Amino acid sequence: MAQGASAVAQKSGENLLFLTDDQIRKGIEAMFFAYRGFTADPDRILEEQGYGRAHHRAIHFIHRAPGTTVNNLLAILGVTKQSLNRVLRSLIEDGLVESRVGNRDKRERHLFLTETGAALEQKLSDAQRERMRAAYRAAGPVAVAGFRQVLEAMMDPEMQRHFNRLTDSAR
Amino acid sequence: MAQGASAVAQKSGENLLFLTDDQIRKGIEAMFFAYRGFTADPDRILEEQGYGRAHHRAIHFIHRAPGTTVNNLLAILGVTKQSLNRVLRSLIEDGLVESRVGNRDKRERHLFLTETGAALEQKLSDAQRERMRAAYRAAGPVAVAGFRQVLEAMMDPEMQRHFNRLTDSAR
DNA sequence: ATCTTATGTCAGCCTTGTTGACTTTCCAAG
DNA sequence: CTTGGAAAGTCAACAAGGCTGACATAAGAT
Repeated sequence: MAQGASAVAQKSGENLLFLTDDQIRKGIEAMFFAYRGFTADPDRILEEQGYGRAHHRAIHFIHRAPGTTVNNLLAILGVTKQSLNRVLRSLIEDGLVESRVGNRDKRERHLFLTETGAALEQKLSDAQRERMRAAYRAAGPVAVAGFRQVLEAMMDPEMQRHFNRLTDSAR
Repeated sequence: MAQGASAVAQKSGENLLFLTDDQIRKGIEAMFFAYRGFTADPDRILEEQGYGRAHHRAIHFIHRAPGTTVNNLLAILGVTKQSLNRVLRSLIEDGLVESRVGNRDKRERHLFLTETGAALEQKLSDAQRERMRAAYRAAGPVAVAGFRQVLEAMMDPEMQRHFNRLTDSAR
């Protein structure tokens, strides 16, 4: 099983050396190390404010989809409502997020960032984007296109749906 | 600050549209969703065995660098010795990892996977590689090269050092 | 002999995930 | 109009896996 990729590479006329276990292992380790860098800068800012990564995620997606319901956010974040609720409660208490009762369906709560919340979102995403932009610039447009392709192919189908729904609604 | 990329794109003659805030945000969200997929399959296996992601990381890097010391593992994983120790202790108790006192320096402990440990490592990395290989195959070799380039550029320099040290010592 | 390093361990704390049980609100189907 | 069920919130309890601080031990280095 572990040597499956090598067998494939042998059988094919194409150059499938990029599918060897070794190449794939490098990709796995790259993901591990890169994700640490990916979260490092926001993490530092969050710590100053007494928040964690969970708060960042909530803030990010509320910013991206203002007025989203709690249920929708749950589906995107993939956590339990109890986990999300704890985070949302503190954000609402601290005046970073506003929760408005739905018009059509008054059971639903629609979530929005307040000015303060938007300011923190800005600060966090500025930090994260700066590293990302440096990486993009260093790697170049072709590499970036490949980067995105591989990441999309790596997602669970349901997450891919959420991803596309978000990017389709880009301004 | 947030509009910096747009300004850059305007100023330059090159096509720097891939550096816009919008493109970078998509990359950020792709990282988030992809990382979930990246860990999903091993997580399922680990749960069956009563382990977590921390155990997977330890097992992975002990497999990759057999005989590594605790200190080296700490540097790679970027956690405290107390955190790592808790994980290592359970792996040693369960007979997945062996800790041998160093020859040259008897303060050091060199870590190795037992047969049982290697078997779990195999199972975990098979699962993770399968998804990765599917993503690689779907995206193609050029995309994969770009994927790796961007990830490397995203790492903290120290992590990049660890990453390269590992991949240089590939068999 | 003393300093430093590598490791291990105890205690305690925090964040963030989980389950389970229960309530409130309120839309919608009967 | 009643009732079933969905959406949301809350409480309690727990676990994993981070963290700090303090301390012990062994052993290399000075």
